Amino acid sequence: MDPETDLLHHIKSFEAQLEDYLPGNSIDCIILGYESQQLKVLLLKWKNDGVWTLPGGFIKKTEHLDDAAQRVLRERTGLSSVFVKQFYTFGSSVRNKNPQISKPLYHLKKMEELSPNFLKWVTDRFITTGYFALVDIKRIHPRPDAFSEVCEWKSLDALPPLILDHKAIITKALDHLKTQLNYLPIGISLLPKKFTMQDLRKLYEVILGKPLERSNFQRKLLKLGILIRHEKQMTGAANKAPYLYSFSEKKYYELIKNGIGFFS
Amino acid sequence: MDPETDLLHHIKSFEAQLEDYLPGNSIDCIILGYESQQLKVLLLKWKNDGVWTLPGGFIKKTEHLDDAAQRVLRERTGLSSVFVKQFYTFGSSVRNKNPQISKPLYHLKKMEELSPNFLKWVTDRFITTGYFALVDIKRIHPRPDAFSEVCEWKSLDALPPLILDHKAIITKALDHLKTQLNYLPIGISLLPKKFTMQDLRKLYEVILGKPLERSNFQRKLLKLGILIRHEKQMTGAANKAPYLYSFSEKKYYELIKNGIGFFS
DNA sequence: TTTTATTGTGTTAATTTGACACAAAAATAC
DNA sequence: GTATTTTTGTGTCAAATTAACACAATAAAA
Repeated sequence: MDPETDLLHHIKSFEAQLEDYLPGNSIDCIILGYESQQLKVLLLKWKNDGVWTLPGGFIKKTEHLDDAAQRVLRERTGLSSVFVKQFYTFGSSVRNKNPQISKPLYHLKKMEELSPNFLKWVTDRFITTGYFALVDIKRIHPRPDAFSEVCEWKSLDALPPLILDHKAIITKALDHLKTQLNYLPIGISLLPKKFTMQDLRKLYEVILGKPLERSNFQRKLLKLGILIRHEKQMTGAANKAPYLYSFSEKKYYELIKNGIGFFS
Repeated sequence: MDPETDLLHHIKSFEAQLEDYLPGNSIDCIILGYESQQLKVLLLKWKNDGVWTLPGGFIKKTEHLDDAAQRVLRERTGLSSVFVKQFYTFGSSVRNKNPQISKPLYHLKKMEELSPNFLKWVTDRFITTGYFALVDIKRIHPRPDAFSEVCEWKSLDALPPLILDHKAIITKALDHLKTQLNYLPIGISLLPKKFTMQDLRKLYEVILGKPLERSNFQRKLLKLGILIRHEKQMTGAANKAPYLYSFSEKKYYELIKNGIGFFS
């Protein structure tokens, strides 16, 4: 099926199901990953218009808000056992009045032709609840949805233009990440199973936005008793090879339950 | 006007305005105060039925979620300049199926008679966003709303039966209070203008649920540089009189912006 | 005047933090 | 093979913080 037909099909199909969804409410997912010493967020690019959005969705009338978020996450990443957490609900009455969606976007024009009903439903005021997820980029295979042509990781340092208040939503998610640092499974969610002490330190440096003293970091982390030391990793570089580590899941989750009380 | 007529009047009047409100969304306020070494929450008791609820309300179509919370807060407490913060959105699809509201409550029976339309609107699934407020009990004069006969402070240690999931909402608010302790204006919001060091310490002991060493607490707090020392308070008790303190507002808010990094 | 309870400040050992030192190790250059 | 480069793992140590207890000062009652 060509993309155009596919889109039209989806508009029609969603319109038929409109009765099954709660009007005026949505969820948006801030799916965060870490790669090349950068935090990245998974974004969708809308067909034809080239504007970017957060992966989001509507809520079925019989569905828990959390389940809607899990559904969207599964649809975009294929993963069902990842860390997800609600962080804020965006309740401005003019969220939908942002110029960037008032532009005659392709989707909306198509909707207007095919289903004014659906258009109204979609462009009305929405209260959206933000969920953020922490995932290991290596484990997932991003998939665009019916309205998008691309689904890919974007560095937080260089975000493309986003519709509505999605930029602000991402900012709020990052605030939450920083203030909740000691209570979130940062390392275990964002890093691969095995990693070096440098990997772990760099990750925290990126999140905190400041350098951390190498030797003290190492000692502190080891003292927490959540790391398991494995074989050395021969990097191929002209220097001493670092050990690989993994987390002891049980001890890790016990620790963050009460807050690591460590990073600040 | 007698209470019955008043209630009927309000049902009718609200029905007429139904169009102005967002269906399916509400806000609930957890208004916390501190008195007699206890944390207390402001609750409403419904007319005739005696069930208790959190003060909450609906959202006008042109109103920001935050403004709806401020409105409810002002209506119940008369205060408009208090600390309020959104903390969580409760999105279960069966929140409204709790047995305690399925009982043929007086309000609902009246609504059924007067306005089946309104009844459906009210008993449908609702997504509610919780806000919590921290107030000085001495400064406020609780006012019941049209559906309630009582509005009063209840100790968190002895909550009456609450409708729906309101008990769970309070629990979640307290979780938030504990984990965000270092970022919230606890002392300045909950205590009167002037207080003793013991008052302040007891407050934190109640919230943390554990004793804090007296002399170390005093030294630490003074070292933060947010307290202003005033005259002594002659308590009338047979012992040395404690100093009274107040907060330097400017320094206080500067400090909690980055987290006191103190209480754990 | 003595007693009692609580306050403000002192003291000290234990622990944590931050900054830097240095030998060991893996690969490269010669 | 030997010297060189770079990063790692651990060592050291002064400064700061924390936790626990000591004690004189003081307001009111006995």
